[in-house]
Amino acid sequence: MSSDDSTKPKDFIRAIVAEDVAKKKNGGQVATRFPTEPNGCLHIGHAKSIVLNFGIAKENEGGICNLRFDDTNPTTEETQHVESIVEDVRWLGYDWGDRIHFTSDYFDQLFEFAVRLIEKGKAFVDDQSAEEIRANNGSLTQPGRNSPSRDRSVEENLDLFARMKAGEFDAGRKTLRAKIDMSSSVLTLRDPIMYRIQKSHHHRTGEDWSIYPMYDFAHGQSDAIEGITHSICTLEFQDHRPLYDWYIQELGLEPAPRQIEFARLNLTYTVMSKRMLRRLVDEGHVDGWDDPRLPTLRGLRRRGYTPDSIRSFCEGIGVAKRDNMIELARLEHSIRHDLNLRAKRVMGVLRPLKLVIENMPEGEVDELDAINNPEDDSAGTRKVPFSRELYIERDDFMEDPPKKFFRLAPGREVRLRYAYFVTCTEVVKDVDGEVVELRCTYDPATRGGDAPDGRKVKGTLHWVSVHHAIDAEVRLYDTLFSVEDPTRTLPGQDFTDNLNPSSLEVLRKVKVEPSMAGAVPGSVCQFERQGYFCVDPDSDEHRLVFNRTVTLRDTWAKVAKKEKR
RNA sequence: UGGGGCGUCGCCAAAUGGUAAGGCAGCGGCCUUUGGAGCCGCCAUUUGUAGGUUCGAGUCCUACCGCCCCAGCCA
Repeated sequence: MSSDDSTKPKDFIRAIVAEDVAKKKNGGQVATRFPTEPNGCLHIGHAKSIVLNFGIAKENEGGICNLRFDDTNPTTEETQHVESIVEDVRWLGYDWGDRIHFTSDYFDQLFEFAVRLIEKGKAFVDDQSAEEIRANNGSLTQPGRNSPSRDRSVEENLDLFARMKAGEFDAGRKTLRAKIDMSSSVLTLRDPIMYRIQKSHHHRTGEDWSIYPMYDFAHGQSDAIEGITHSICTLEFQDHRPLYDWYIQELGLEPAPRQIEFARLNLTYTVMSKRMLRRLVDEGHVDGWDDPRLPTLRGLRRRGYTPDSIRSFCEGIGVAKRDNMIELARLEHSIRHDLNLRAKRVMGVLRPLKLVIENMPEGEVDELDAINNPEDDSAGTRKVPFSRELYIERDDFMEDPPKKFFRLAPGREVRLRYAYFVTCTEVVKDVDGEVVELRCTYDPATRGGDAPDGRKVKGTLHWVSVHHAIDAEVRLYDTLFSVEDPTRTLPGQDFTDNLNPSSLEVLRKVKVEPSMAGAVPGSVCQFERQGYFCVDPDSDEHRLVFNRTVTLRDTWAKVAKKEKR
């Protein structure tokens, strides 16, 4: 039964960690962190990183994972984002104990680190303007030029840096730069800026500082301060690793944390950059950060995705260094798999078509037993009222059906789920020829759905009793974009040109079975034969609103599509 | 173009010189009171290309091709 599979690292990062632990590096300890800038909303790409970092900590004895906010740029960061991020990571199912940290907690120490580098002659205050710095930075193929300020004395640098801190200079007038190599082919090493002057309000330190460290100068040192052993980030930071290591080494920080990079998540039919997500929200293409069409954690939650499904998705896609684009189908698979096991089955008719059973007396109500979840006996059964007038799905009737259509048609007999066999005897149309009602007869001997004479029926339909049904609104979602990679655009266009104009369809005349009365926001169910749905927070005691999380797999749709061709 | 990375099935992804896992998707079939779920089977003679080393190469060497990232006082 047991095997060694569980001890086998699943990806290259876990392999590195396992190797370090085996070598007793860092005393065999493992400490990771999930870092983020509090300037936006978490999305499923962040979830990949969260699951990775917290997962590695959990898998190693005594391992820890800190939550860290990289709040080094006061102009873009806000407390409200901190709160929303904390909530999202918790919702995903992770706990960091009391280890919630802010880079701003380390501002004093970082300042001291900077002074130390100045004293070593490894940093200098630069008088150049942003334009001059850019102009002297060279290009991909051309080396840069040394700043005229580069050879200032240690004393002068110390004095200037102290005055920068004291707020004596206006924003942009001076920077503190590391003295490395302006001709390096690694652009990050061309005397990188360590501190810039910025006189804006910081969400935690207020007006205490007029200088703020750059990410590169802050991140590795923060890792070292927290005792992080493995600092996992995305591929675009690969070029920063030499600088990360340079600061740690020049400052003699031990044990040295190790930066490891992996490929970020890309998902088809959506975008994952903060910038683009923000535009979608700001320009009103979606209805807020929690719009169910967004790949944000809040959007996915409102859509009905469970933390379990997101975690198993992230664990399933793997971690590697090659660029990837995961098919949406894979995410959908993980939520279907999860909800199949836990969602209560219920009948709801999205586009109602009236069906009258002529041989059933008016006013008679038959209470039938229905199974709540065939995957889970403990979910039990419920009663569903059946009567002379019912609604069935419009799509479940065709006047002139193709060969493989198993549902209702004139003269044809089908089963109404958990109820009776019915046969269509007459089709009622309005003046435009639109089918408005079906007349049927039922076979009382088939109560529950089986014929005592053993006769079989091809199709089983969901239904709802006209006089017992509850009204509901249903929001059907399609992909937000109509192409797999919305960032790939034609000349002169941008990603919003790839938006799917029909990503949202609202159905306002939905009829659901009475057992749904009082359903609470956030609760999930399966409308049989249609998909998984969850109750939207827009619901109240007078209004029931459902979001379709995902459809059921639909082989009929495939057959129908094939026949059309 | 200088530098840093990456190329294994439609999409992910294992394989650490010993004869190409697995998942998703797809395709058949079984079963079915959800055209759901479940079950069974099929799905890379070949790892970007071309050479080379070796008894043996996805793994090592050479050359080429392709894709991604870097020229913020963003992270």
